[in-house]
Amino acid sequence: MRMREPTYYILASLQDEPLHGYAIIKRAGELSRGQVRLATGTLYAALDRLAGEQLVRVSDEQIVNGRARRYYTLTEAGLVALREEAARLADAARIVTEHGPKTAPVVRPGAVPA
Amino acid sequence: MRMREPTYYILASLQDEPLHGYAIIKRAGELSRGQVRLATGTLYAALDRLAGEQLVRVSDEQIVNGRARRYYTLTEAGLVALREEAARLADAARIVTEHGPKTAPVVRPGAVPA
DNA sequence: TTTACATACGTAGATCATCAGAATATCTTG
DNA sequence: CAAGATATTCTGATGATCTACGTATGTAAA
Repeated sequence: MRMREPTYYILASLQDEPLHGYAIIKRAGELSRGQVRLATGTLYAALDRLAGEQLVRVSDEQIVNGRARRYYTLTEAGLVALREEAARLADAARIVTEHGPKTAPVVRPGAVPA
Repeated sequence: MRMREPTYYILASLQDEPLHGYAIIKRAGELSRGQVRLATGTLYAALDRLAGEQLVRVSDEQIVNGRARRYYTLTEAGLVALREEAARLADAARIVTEHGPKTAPVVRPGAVPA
């Protein structure tokens, strides 16, 4: 997890298609089933940072109602970083989810759960 | 990921048995196959914090060579928090690892790229 | 029609976990 | 005997995130 949760979800939100900031917030909410609520302060700061790191790129910039609307695209490097992070997360999850209790409380077939 | 990587690995290190600080550093290294190197500053600060949050507890305190050696145990609450976090990590990983390529940008055979 | 919410971007200030590194001290290994 | 492992503690810095604003328009409800 060199990457923090908000950053990870920002990149994950861009897997399918370029999105603008506000759409990323909504997409992250969907992807996490409401768990992740990106604060705008977090989002725009992160997008600037990620653009600097070349993990995302501004793919389009429109002017809507006199205001910029920037679409962000995941770069190749961004996709690689995202997948590496996903692998790290899966590894981290596994050491707990696949943790065998040290002295096997063997559940025999047909056993009734407590 | 309300929990950061070092914190997660600290709790995960205590799944099997109580360990003292330095042993946690080594165990986290093992569990992550060398990926996670806990800095001592991170570790001891985190242990204090986690003890305050009742996710770990000092289970034994020895004096070895005139220096305290404290063994930390995962509490029930700590185990619950660890497993919840593992589930979150697994969910997060899944949205990337099980990501189907977006609805077929169908390139017909012989099509000329834009 | 006024209220309120959704859309949309941006900034400022604060928090806090983490990182880097040093200090201290003993024991073991080359 | 020097180096590295063992073991804890503290200090200072970094930096991603959070809270909370500010701006502006469109739209649906009261």
